[in-house]
Amino acid sequence: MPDPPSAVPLLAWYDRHRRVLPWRVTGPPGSADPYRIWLSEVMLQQTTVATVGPRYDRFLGRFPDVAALAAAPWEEVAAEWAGLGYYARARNLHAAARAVVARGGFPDTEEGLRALPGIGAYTAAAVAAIAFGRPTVPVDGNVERVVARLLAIRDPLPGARRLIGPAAGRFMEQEAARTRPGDFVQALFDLGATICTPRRPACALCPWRDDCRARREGIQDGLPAKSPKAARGGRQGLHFLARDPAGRLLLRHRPPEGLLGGMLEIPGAPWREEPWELEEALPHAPLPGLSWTLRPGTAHHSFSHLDLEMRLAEAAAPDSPAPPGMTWMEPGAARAALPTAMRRLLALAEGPLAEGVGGVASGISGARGARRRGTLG
DNA sequence: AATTCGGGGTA
DNA sequence: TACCCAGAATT
Repeated sequence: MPDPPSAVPLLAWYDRHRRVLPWRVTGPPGSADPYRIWLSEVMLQQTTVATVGPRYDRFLGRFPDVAALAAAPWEEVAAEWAGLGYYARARNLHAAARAVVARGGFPDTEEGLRALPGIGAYTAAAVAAIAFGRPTVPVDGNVERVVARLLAIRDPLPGARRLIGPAAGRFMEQEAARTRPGDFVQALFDLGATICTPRRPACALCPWRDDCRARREGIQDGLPAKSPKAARGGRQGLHFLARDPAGRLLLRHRPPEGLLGGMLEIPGAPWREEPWELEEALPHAPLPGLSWTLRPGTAHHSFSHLDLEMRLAEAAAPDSPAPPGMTWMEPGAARAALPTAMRRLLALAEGPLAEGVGGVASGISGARGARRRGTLG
């Protein structure tokens, strides 16, 4: 494996062109607030900078430090995270905050951070480098791409990680990188995000343009190679929205683990491959004896590994206590606390009755749009 | 090593 | 559409 290029031109480029981001503080290595760095890294897991920006500020406003987060009940954390996805991140964030408070502060080493829930190899290295100035290189999607191109690694991901990781770590053998570890790793992120992009990288602007083996060989567009991934399966759901005389909605707590774990949902029949008829789904209704009316149209939502299509039945319910595991909630609070798939289902109830009005782009289809895709038989 | 976890922006 | 995003945990 050849030596990685000099850190000096990358740091010089970073000093001129770095992105201005809410969690990015300027100061000497080790001066950053580890809570803020940690929160940003967790939010940024598989989530774009543009999405995280406003949510990060909102979250910090509500939970300004690790003690405030640790003291908060789970329901408040879940509602604040709603819509961001990968809800295990919120559960682990909450648990880790309590662990940090219990031990009297953040661990300041990679190994110590790695032991906290929700902190894997990447996040431990990122917090160690950015918040504590440790000489370690976190390997995210950006770094994988930059290193694979710099060294012209043709092996497909994810297998190529066994080559990319050690190669990336060798950057910290250089004095220039060790002097500014946090800046150096963020420079790698910025290079991957703005210059060494997945498609059509702007090699002419790259501080490493003369060091890059992929560019020299003209294969930068095809790197890193990736192994083919499995196709997404389809699922069908039928959900039941009950309103009490005060207009409140009956919601159900999902199990703490698994898909949308720990979040609220509109109760319904289990998702399966075949569509549900109202009659056969009735035993899964949250309250017995109600008169359910099926709404026109469907709400659809794609998760990472499955495409979900949901229909909605509605009923007026008498004033009654919520069944175990369920809760009555005002519509506004309900919408705020629900994950996106359920917000789309809820929008089906709030939307117009007329057909063909819902937008496909928003994940809601009227009867016409659904028929066009052949989903209504 | 392969799956299971969300959701949105982009070409 | 398909791909990608400052990945982690489980099997």
